[in-house]
Amino acid sequence: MDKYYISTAIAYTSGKPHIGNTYEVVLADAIARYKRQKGFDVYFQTGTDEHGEKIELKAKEKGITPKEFVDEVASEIKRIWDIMNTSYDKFVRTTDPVHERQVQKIFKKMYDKGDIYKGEYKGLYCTPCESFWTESQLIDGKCPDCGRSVKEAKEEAYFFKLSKYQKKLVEYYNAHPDFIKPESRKNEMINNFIKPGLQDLCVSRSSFTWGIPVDFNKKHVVYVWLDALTNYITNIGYDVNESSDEFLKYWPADLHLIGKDIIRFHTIYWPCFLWSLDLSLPKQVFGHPWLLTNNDKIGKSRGNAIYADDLVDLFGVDAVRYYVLHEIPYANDGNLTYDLLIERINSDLANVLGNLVNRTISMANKYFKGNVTNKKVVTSFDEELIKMVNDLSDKVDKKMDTLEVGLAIDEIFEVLRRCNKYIDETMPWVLAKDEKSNEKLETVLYNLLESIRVCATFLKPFLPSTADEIFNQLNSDNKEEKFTVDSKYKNMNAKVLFARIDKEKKLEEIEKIYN
RNA sequence: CGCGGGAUGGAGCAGUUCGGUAGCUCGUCGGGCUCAUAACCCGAAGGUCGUAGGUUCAAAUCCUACUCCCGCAACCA
Repeated sequence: MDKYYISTAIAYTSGKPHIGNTYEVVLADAIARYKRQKGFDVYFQTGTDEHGEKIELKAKEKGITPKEFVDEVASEIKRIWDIMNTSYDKFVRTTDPVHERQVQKIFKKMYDKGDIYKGEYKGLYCTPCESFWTESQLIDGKCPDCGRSVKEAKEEAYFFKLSKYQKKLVEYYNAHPDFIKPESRKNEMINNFIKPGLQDLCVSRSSFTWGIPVDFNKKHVVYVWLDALTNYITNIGYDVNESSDEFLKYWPADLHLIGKDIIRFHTIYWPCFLWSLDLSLPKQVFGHPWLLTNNDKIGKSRGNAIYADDLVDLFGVDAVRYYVLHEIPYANDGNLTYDLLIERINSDLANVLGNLVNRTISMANKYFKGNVTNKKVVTSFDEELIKMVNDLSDKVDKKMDTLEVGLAIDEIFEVLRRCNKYIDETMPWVLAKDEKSNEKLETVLYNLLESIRVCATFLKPFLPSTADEIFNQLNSDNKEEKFTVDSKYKNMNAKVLFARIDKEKKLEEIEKIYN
């Protein structure tokens, strides 16, 4: 059985994640579930990134220790991941002692190898703020924080020899066209960073203490990105001397799913770190777009933060999953508003899917007391429907192979729409009026039930609980991805899957809650 | 002239590789049907495909210039 290792970026524990941050783990979950269904031995890892100066400061503000602070935020993040019904195999934390120990060993190994060396960090220093700034960060040549003048200063620091791997990186990009997706991100990396020449990376900090100490020089803590990136290997049992069987089995990762803002770290620093450890590179890094609200970046400071758990309370988990998975295109940012969300739920989930399931089972119960088998009376409308159902597998696979999840979902809904049309074409209520067309009617309903069953099978990675509810209503556990001719349907019960939402009323309700 | 992506009916997108009647989903309007969640099915309106030139029998699609939007621009996770 082939393995498939997928990861999300680990979430930075500076605060509660909004729906935009949550989108990533849902996307990863959909892919992981899809791969499992395809028979892969999937390992899906997510978690939290918990070190750094920002967190040290936040904790200080709250008057608690950094560890107390990150414990709280990490559990909140995990809670939200769980609310979203994500099927991660491991939730990792960079404050895990096993990870911390391995990071120290990795740092030491790189140092011994000569890839990390002690040098001097030179920069523009603002003494009152105790901060280094780059030329570009300065405002009118002054400290952007306090507006006072800065001076040249230097301090001891460790550097990683990125420059050593520059040539290898370009060669690797060229030899592996699928390494960075989407394509345009690769160009950004090459033009902005690699072409001008990679400079060695400062991988230690001594201005704050909330981090993993460099074990042979305790004045320094390991740079957060070296700490964070290595989570992908330390948590599956990497060890500089003897890695676990699990590591040997799952590494290299098949897919690092990350936000487009951190592509640089995953496609430049991370490959170089891995090479330094003589490890192979992940097969693909996909920098997904962002989710916006009212076409604006989501952020607490902007006052437009929307949280996944609130949305789930209002609309249910699968509706939220559906929206983010379907509406965020492959390369461009997606937009989320309550208005658009409600429209999607009503038109796709309630009308096309929910109503189809409901009307079909209702007819089966009304005309055949819920017992339907295939009477194989062929009507002229059957062929096209059944062909569509049987083609679905290839179509969904094709879209999923390129991570176009929204389009994969579209393929399924295409078939559901065809089912609704099939009902109008065959007019079961007319067939029901004549005893002679009884077997024809039963065949029509069989075709519908079977088509719905196949669609539910494909929907499962995206809408897990809805798919289960459909199987439950159909009283079937047949997960065959093709139209089967000899199923027996009995004891079905029709319940509303997604209630239509009264948009005006719902918006008023939301208005009341948040204002 | 730092690099790159984009601009298509009210909304969101496809089509641009290899020029040839502008397509999909949603919304709007009209009709049909009644199994169903005012749902479903059919039909219609609505676009000089960012602007201005050029090449061509023919351009959303190729070329040139310009406008606007967005991403990236290294030690900030």
